[in-house]
Amino acid sequence: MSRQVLSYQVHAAWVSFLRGHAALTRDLNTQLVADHGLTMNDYEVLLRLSRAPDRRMKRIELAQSVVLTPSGITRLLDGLEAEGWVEKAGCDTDARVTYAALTDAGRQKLHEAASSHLGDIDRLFTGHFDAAELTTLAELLGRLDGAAGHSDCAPG
Amino acid sequence: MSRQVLSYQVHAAWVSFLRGHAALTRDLNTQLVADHGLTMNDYEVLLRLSRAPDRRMKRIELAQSVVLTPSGITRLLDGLEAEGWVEKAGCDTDARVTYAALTDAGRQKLHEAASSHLGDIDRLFTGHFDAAELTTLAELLGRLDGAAGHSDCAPG
DNA sequence: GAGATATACTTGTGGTCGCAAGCAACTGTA
DNA sequence: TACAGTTGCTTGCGACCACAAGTATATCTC
Repeated sequence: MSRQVLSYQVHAAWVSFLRGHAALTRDLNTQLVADHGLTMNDYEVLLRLSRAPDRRMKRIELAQSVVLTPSGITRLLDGLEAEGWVEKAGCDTDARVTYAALTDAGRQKLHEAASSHLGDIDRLFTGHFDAAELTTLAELLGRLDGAAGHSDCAPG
Repeated sequence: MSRQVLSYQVHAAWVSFLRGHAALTRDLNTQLVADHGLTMNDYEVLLRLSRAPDRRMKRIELAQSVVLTPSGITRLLDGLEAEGWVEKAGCDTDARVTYAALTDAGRQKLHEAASSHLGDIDRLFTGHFDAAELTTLAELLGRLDGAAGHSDCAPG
């Protein structure tokens, strides 16, 4: 069967994936922390919240959307809350759930960070790929995601 | 200019990249640790060494090849040395450099871990991509690498 | 050959995050 | 209502890794 035939290609792709991620991530994260005091995950969380209805999400859905564990999200949000960029909000119909809500200060922070961070990302990618390749890449990599996740207060 | 046009695609690709990496890495790493007590980086280091001439590399070249800092490699190799899978070796012509050399036990350990780990990788990829797509993916992602790095004792 | 600079490596410190365990609240069954 | 199981969230702990600083060796310049 084709399992063994694929293996070599799979592994080559995987190693490139790992290396590329490590290199890009380190650069981008360093830059973002230096320029704005935000982790890449901080940034992504602010971004998700800014796009969510009412700019708020259940913590657990937030965790899934950025691929963190529940404990990871707690710690991350601790930081954002301490800075006043995010605040907690309860859920009327289910006392277990807590929403993370983007504050105005958080929106502004995101806005400040966005252009330079997007510029950094752009700079690292643009040299390597043209528009068609980027589309291909986005499509292929998109299949690795699992969760999209909506955000509603419905209990369950 | 095209900068702004690309930005959206770039960011979409980048986010998929981040999510995909986080999801795959967490799974594969958990599996590898559970099955063999090896980190993914441990595994990659053993693999690099096994392919290097004389099965040894300068620590610094090793660090570059797996995208770790010098301190990261020191700590990682500490662990592998403690297990007896890797040992240090001096360099005749440059007293600053230390080689990391794969031991026989290390070769064997790598061998043991290889098939199940490759199987894990394969399983996570094969469902998402066909052979042609894997080739495309490997080619595109390969451009993100920077270092290949040879390994010789020449000072400088 | 003396001093400045660069390179290879290690160690102290701190940040991020996963896992395991725990608590509180919800749901389902009887 | 009572009890078991599930779900959302937090906390203790440990692993991994980057940065900064320090040591030892090598190279370059005069």
